[in-house]
This record gives sequence, C-alpha cells and structure tokens, in this order.
Amino acid sequence: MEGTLSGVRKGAWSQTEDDLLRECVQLYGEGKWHLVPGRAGLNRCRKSCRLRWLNYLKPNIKRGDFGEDEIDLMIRLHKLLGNRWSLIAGRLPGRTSNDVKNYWNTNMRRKVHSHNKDDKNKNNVKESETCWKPHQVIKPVPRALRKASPVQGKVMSSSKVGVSEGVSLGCENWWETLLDEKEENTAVDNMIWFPGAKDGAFEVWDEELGSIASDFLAEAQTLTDFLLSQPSTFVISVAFDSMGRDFNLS
DNA sequence: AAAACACTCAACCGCCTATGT
DNA sequence: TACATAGGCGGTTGAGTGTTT
Repeated sequence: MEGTLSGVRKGAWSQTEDDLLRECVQLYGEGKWHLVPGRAGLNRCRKSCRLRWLNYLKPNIKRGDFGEDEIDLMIRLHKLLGNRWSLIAGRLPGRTSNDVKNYWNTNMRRKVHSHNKDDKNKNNVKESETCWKPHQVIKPVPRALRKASPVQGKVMSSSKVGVSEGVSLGCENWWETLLDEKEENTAVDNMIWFPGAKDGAFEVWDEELGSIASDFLAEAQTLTDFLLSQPSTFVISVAFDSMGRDFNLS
C-alpha cells in the first residue's frame, strides 16, 4: 500500500505524521487543505491530509461499536437518504462517514443477505426477532432549484416521473411553512417533495417513493407531527444544513 | 502449530460540484 | 464562457488481524 510514486507518500500514517498534521490544524484551523502539506511539512497530498484529519485525528470522534440507538437511526436515515454517508454521519455525533459506510457494508449488508436466505427457508421466526429486513431506499433525486433562489425557483420535472415542468412553489419563505399541515406541503402534482438536496436544491419524491415515506408519516396525523417526532427531525435539519442555515427546533 | 479463510477499517481513487480567474 | 483548482463524496481496495479448520 505504501509508496512514493509521484513523490507523494501513500499508505498508513505514522505517529510523527499524525502529530505534524494535528499541530498544523491546531495552528491554522481546518480547511485550505492544499496548503496543509506545505505548512505541516508532510509529504502527503491534500486529500490524504483531509481524510486523515476528518476520519481519525479530529477531536470528538467516537470509536468502538455502534449503539442500538445509533444503528436504529442509521437504518432510518439510510432508508430515507440511501448511501449518503456524510449526511447520515452528520446525524450520528462523533461518527464519520467512513465509519458509517464501513459499518453498513460489513454489518448491514450481511443482514440483508441472511434475510434473503431466511426468506427462502421461510421459518417461523417473527419479523421482530429478525430485527431487520432489506428496505427500499428512498433515493431523492435533486431537482434544479439552486441556492440562488431556493424559494422562488421551480421544481424541474423529470421525464421519468412525468411531472409537468416548472411547478412553481409560490412560497416566499418555504421553511417558515415547512411545519404546516402535510396537505399543503406534500402535494405537487401527485408528488411528495421535501427540501433537502444539497445547496438548497429541492428534492422531489414521486408517488412510489412517497408511499415509503408514508411509513414515517403513519404514526403522525400531520406533517407537523411527523417532522417534530424523533428521529424524523433530521429531515428539516438536513435541509437547513444544506442551505447553510442554523436550525433549532426549540 | 500452521495454513486457510473471513472480517475490519484505514486509505486511495475517480468523479462531481463549487468557486475563482 | 471556458478553464483550472480545491473541496467533498461514495465506491473500492488491500494490509492487518482474528477465527476456523
């Protein structure tokens, strides 16, 4: 794994390198990763430095096994967001996207696999005892509603889902009405939409995906209930995160 | 005891997007 | 508008370690 081809060191980080990187970040702060190798005196590429810091050296990184609550939240988030590991990790304090991804790929994949086998055998084990079954991932498709005008922009259609182009949201401050009743917020030409894409773009879920989202809504009479219920509040905060806005439910 | 196999996780790679010129 | 550069992300790899045979 280790090598110095093209002059840049690769492979596992030594204690000395870790110390240099830590010192550099403490001195200059995070960011400007292209300057870090020079500043720290490291023969590593910017990406390697960034990754090492984010996944290993950064303070408050939680090590060790995932707790039950973390796993539960991870499953819910994955159900909603798909393989958006950084977003999922953002909702799991102290966990990195790499941790989440690794955990999912090792533990959860195996569970899916074993579940499929179980299905074939059709034994008497109750669903609640198997704890887990493969779910259909809601993979939101970002639509063209850029941050320049996340409010007054248009929800662009996708021929795949067959929605009329350019549905105006007609909502000056959409986040202010986010907590209104679901009828007002979810129905756009038979589609369910949520803000939540990167950089303020909206994401639109078609009816099929919406039916899965309804799992989350099942226990709530209104969207307000849904959004305010744990752990679904991340839906809002993800949206606010992505728009660079602070969000506080209290 | 040792070989084979399975698993974990740190790290790399390539791609995409945002931003600056 | 086009290009260059940086930041960030998900997918994948492979060395190290643990377990089984």
